[in-house]
Amino acid sequence: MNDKPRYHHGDLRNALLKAGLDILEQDGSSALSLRAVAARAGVSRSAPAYPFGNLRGLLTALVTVAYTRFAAAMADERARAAAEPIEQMRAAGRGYIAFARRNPALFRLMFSSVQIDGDNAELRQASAAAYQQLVEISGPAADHLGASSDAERREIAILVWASTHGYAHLLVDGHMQAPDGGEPDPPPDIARLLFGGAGSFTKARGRRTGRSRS
Amino acid sequence: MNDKPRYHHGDLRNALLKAGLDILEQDGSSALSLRAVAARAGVSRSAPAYPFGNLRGLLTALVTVAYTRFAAAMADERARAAAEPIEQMRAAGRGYIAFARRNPALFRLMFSSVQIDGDNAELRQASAAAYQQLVEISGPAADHLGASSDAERREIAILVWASTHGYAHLLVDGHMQAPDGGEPDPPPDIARLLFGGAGSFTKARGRRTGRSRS
DNA sequence: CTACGATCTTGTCGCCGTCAAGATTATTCT
DNA sequence: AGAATAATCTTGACGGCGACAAGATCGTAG
Repeated sequence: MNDKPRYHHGDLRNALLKAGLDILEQDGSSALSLRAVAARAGVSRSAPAYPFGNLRGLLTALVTVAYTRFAAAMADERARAAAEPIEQMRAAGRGYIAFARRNPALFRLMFSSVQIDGDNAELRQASAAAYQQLVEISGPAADHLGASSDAERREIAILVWASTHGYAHLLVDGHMQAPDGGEPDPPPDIARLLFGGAGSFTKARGRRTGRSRS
Repeated sequence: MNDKPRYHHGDLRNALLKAGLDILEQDGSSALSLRAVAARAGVSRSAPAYPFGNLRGLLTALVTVAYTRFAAAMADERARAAAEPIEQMRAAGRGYIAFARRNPALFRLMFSSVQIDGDNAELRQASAAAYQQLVEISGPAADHLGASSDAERREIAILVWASTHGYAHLLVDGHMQAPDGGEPDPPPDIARLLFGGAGSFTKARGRRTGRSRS
């Protein structure tokens, strides 16, 4: 830790990214500015322009970091879950939502498309790596749920992705909170709803009663 | 149309709201500012402070307008659909997504929670009116899909809401586009996936092959 | 017709992003 | 080694922004 303020910082880019993530976490996105990031990193006010070009570049880089953490959150949950496709899908969903809850400002920034350069190469790579997990998981899970064509697999994948994303978004924006401020509703268990299992409404519809067994 | 610029505008609030909606539609949210709205309405730069207080107040009022249009979009589709619960649910989903596609900037603003005053009374009323439609629809639809308890009804309602919202969000943010820029994937048909029907994968799982047949 | 309150404007301030120019340090070339 | 050159960061300056205070104009009640 050589904190001596020298003219040449040496690791300016990482220092600014860390400052940005700290500001997002502590003070929220409204406090995130090039100047604030620079001040927090202890450099001059327009130092961020050098590695990032402009605000858009900084935000894009922050989102790139976010996607790798996002992928790690899903991978963590998956590693702690059973190997069956359904359990892997549930675990990825838990990771998805856990990341959003732990990093609400960062999560929102990831999907604030206007401010981000979606064509950035590193961002595309990071986000592709994250969504690759969903692709890997949803295929076998869809098969387990009875899909029998690529179109069906794709439709189920979109359902899983959209509902998880939508739930996380609504949760982070406070739309999932009961008016009395209690615990929010849990995310819907798509596997159980689609497949049927103990406690689901399968019986009422005369389906087979195979258990999905969380 | 009396366009005479007088000192007292007379309908400043509505003029500013209209200007704000126009700017959002034509130039996007990055061009939306108190000063830009004022200029577009032909009034002095800090005139918006009078009816709205501050930027937050203006955005909250815009989102309130958006919610009433949002509710109207869902009601429109519902009015043109059959009365059965499943078709009503599908129609509301179409309206939800159609509104998002037609008003992407406004849709994003509706869910940019940081900038909006969620406690505002008029906003709460407008958003409650919109979501009331989802509540009305999802209960009977869930029953049709076989739900047999309030918990199941609630879970299905959340699934429908979250997946529709997530799909609309991903669509608006460009995450639903194929890399080749073709048509995006259509939203998943939850009713068919949950219930089974012609063209679904019911048979592959040995379910009964009854069509949902709205 | 006058006094008062409602409605809008102007003046000012600090923060912001961005660009241009300069200062400082590292690296390469001879 | 020493000089030229490139890389890296700072300082200066500008216009746009939101916010606040003070002022100007207008409707209206008495």
